[in-house]
Amino acid sequence: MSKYIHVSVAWPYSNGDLHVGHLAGAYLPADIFARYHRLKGDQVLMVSGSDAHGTPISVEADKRGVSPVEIFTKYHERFLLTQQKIGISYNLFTHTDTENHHQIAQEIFTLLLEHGFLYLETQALLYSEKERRFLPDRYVEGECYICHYPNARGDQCDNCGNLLDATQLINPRSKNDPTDQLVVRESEHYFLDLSKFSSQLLKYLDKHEDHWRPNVVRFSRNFISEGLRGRPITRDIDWGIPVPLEGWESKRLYVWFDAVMGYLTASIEWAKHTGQPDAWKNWWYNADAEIYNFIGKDNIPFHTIIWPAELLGIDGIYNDATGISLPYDVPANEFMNIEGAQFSKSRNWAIWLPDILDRYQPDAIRYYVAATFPETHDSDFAWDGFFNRVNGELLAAWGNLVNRMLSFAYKRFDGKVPSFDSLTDADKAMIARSEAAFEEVGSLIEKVRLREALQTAMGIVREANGYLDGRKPWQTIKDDPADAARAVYAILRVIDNLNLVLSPFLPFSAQAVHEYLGYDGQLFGTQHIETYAEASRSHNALVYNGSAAIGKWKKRALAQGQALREPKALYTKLDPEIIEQERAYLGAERIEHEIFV
RNA sequence: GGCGACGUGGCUCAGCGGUUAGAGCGAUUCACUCAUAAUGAAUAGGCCGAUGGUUCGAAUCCAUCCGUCGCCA
Repeated sequence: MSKYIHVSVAWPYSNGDLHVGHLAGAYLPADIFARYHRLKGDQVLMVSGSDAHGTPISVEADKRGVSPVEIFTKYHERFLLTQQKIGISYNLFTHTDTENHHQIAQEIFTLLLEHGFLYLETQALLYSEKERRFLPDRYVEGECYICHYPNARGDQCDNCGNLLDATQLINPRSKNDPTDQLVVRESEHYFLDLSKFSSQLLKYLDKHEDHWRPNVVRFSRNFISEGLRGRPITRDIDWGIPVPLEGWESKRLYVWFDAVMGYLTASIEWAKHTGQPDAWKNWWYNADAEIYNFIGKDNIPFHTIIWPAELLGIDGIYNDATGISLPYDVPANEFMNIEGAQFSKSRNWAIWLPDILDRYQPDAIRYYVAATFPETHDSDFAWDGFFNRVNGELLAAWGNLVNRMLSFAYKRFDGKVPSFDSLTDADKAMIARSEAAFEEVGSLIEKVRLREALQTAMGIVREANGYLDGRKPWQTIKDDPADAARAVYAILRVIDNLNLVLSPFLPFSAQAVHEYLGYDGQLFGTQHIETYAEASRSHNALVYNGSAAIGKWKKRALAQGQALREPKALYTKLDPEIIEQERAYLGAERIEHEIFV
């Protein structure tokens, strides 16, 4: 029975490259989950995109003296290439500066307004007479009104750690121009009236608390119980989506308000591109569909409170009947630290994906990150850990099992899967063990316990190595070749099954093993970058074409006599020196290199 | 200050009320040579942060404290 599974991933701010934190927090778990469900035969729609708006992008643009468009376009293009290289298999990875996204975001705004979920309020904000505009907090510094530290930031004081209200700063000044005197001015803004959704949201949490991660439920409950306050959804800035009202030309939608809508707008965009404009409703207006939002823990309230509230407020949009889908699960991950310290862009304490993809195989990175997923608490990316897990587990246990048996079969059995008379009971039991992995690992993946799923699969890999050692086909081939044939067949069949079980985690090497075993075709679909034209502009997107994919989440009966292909080592062995080399990059100045696929 | 998380063998972690506390790595010994010196078997190694409490029984629940950290005020 095939299910409709929507996999959506937090939208990255397009103001810098992707790093392992992105991968560990959301993108890789989402990809593993999506690939599994595709193999299972479910209808998967996996979407995300670059967040084009927001102050982080304006700030970065100002820092470099270029326009926000330039910044976000540059990194958007790099996101596409990076994610293609590491195999994050979005059906559509787009961005928020498309006509499609703008139009739907504005319609959502209008609908919420019509439904009475927005209200107006006057805010006091800092205004620059020189620049003739309101300045976001991040552009402001001044004397802290708590500890009197002279260089406090607009949102927080670095000296005493307190969060600040920028309008209360003593002698506030602009970061762009310290001589610029700032004044407090009033400005009118729309607010989303979250309190109107409190009881519906509590019911929503009740309904899902059994299968959500406990910290997600607890955090969301606390958030509501502290009282839901209205949140401003417009700002006095010029980079963003225009407010669709007369007289509001100088204001834009607040980025947090429009970014989460991307899950819906990208689904609609995908449907248009694939020539089935209503297909998005299979996920969004289908009570049996399941929507999974893969995010980092910092994003929890946006996905369990604010986005569900927006959806409740627009229920029925573009549809005759109501019943729009709210997220079925929000499997938020914690943070992945780097060598014991928290990620920091400004200190370059980060591991950048484009950089490490130049040096390591995508599956090696995927393996280590998946084995270290911060699913239950913060975890740590440590280079000695990377070295140990890649050389000692991925390569030594799995890569070597594949390599030792495939080369033995290739050399000693005439390049074919051995034929045999019958299997021993122990052979059958080992094969059954590998077949049981589909159920065992599959149910863990469905519960989004991916680290445990990978560990379980690797446990069976070790069993297979042990079994092989006991069977000793390299000895029996001398005096009892029929028994060697049985053993080799049994192990090859185990490898075939385990390869499929590991394939959502290791899609690149899984394809190689699939081919070495003599199969044709692609286990998964292909990814490519597509250009889409709209009336006034065009954009590039990463898309997935699964039409030729033949992989199934199902035990396989490897055919006797099937012609093998000459196997090559799956994984590159790492030199211990990489540990110190990689550590030296941390905290040092970084140069961005062009990305080649 | 409030909320939350974490503290288990050298390292990374699992276990979260019930028989002698587990795994992987690392260490030691042995076996094997098909394999990128890759694998397998065995052994050693822990008073489960501290102190109280609940219980027939606690690493597991509660309280306090110490240490590490995150979020919010």
